[in-house]
Amino acid sequence: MLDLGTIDRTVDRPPYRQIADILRQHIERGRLAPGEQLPSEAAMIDHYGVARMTVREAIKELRTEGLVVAQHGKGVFVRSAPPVRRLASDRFARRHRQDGKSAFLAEAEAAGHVPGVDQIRVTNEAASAEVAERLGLKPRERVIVRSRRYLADGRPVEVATSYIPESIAKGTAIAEVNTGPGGIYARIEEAGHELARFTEEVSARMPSPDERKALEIGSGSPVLTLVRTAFDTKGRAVEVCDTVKVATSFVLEYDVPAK
Amino acid sequence: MLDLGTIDRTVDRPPYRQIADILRQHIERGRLAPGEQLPSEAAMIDHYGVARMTVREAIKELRTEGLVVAQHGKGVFVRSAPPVRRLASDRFARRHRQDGKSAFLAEAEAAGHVPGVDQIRVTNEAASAEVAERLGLKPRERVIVRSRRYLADGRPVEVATSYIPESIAKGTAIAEVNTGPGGIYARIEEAGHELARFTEEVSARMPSPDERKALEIGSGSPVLTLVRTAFDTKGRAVEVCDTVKVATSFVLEYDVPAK
DNA sequence: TGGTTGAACTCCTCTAGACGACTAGGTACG
DNA sequence: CGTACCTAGTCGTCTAGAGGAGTTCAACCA
Repeated sequence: MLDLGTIDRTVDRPPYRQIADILRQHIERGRLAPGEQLPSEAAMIDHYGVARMTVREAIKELRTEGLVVAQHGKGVFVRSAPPVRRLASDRFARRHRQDGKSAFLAEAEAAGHVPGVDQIRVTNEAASAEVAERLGLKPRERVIVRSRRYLADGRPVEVATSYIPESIAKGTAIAEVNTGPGGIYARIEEAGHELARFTEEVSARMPSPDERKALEIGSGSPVLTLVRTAFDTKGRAVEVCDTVKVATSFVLEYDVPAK
Repeated sequence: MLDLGTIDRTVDRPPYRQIADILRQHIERGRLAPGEQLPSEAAMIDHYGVARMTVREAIKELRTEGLVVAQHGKGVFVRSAPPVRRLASDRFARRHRQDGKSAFLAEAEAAGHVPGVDQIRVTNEAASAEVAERLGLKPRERVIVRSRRYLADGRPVEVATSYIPESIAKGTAIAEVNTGPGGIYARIEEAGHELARFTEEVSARMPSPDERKALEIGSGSPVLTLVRTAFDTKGRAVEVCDTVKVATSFVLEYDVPAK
């Protein structure tokens, strides 16, 4: 049985924080394992002799830290760590495309996950100021916008939106829902734009409500944002891809020369 | 005057969420500017005709989203976006060291910030399993551990801990609090280890209570974690640096060849 | 002038209780 | 046997109120 300890009313730290501290320790030290259920609110009310809201404040703290998730009608459970996936910086290298797989598919399969893609939407829009800037286009020039959601083992792990200049996509399968073997990078190269390099801009923040829904995460989980720009051998930007990933599911690896 | 709207008791969405939605919109559309004060709890209680806890739930929601910060005795304010700093992947290139500045100092000054370092602690410890693994050491071999906190314009922005094999640091200023011009990388190269490349592993998560305190952020702000390993021209790992950054203050830039 | 006090305002924490909604398991009925 | 219902247990939301503590500023006093 779990040792819930006691709270000390004389000390400076408020009771709800003390309770959160106790539970947090149990989780961090593994005495409350991932997936395991926390004591119910009622049990903690009895044990600590506090009001309902006090216990709920403690649980809320752990929820915003992303340590636990509450399930209405069932209980509060220690978050089960999703599989962490390491993304190497060469994941877009041409050799990974040669057997006809897109980067995500190849990488996820190699890591032993069942990959999936859904919610694919393809539109033709006027470029926003930021996208035009990154692609070196005139404002309002038209771009193909491809957005989709990626799944690993059936769980959503990232949503991504790509922007490709219409001038490059014209006459290719890029504007189709199904882009064919090797994905859009294969099509871009077939269109005569040999890929030379990418730049990636990485940041992190809390998700918007829309992103929370798409990624099926609670408000305590941050997201990694990654904006990748692909350049061809002539130095022209041929694609911008804006990706939002569930932060706890990824480690991004980069190799940097010291020069 | 701000239009606080009204809540609709007949609709499915609970009042505290409706209030949060209204405030969130005001913030996102700029009608509540960064640094501006939200209506007080009492004002919102009157306006919406709800109980205290309902208003507080709404504010709590915005706090965990990192949109606002509460100041005891003063009010709740829209979070003023901290200056975002872009870190280029070549920030450790040798040329940035040649005028005797460490990477952080040079980069922050170039970006127009007043850099600072404090809480420097230097110890000599047995390597943990993970550090030994990364440095290619035998378990329990000794390493110099350097931890410090970096400030920009007086505000803490990152904490970092470096691990250098004692065999490399011996006889250098690396084990001193003041490492001299160019920082530890200059000392490592002087010791005969010319730096060839780095690997960086980037991830994001919510901060621990300790990190929250050191970085002076609330529980709604995620952190970026960056583990950098430096290799010399012989392929030997000469340093591991574990960095925790305030996520909203940074954009990391990487350049990736397509190969 | 300069320091202190006090009031008014802010958010922080806690109490005690109510009703609602979701889940799971047992039971009674068809 | 299978379905429908009931019930106990869970978390979700709201109310109404209390005392505490940090901040600000004006009024007061020495």
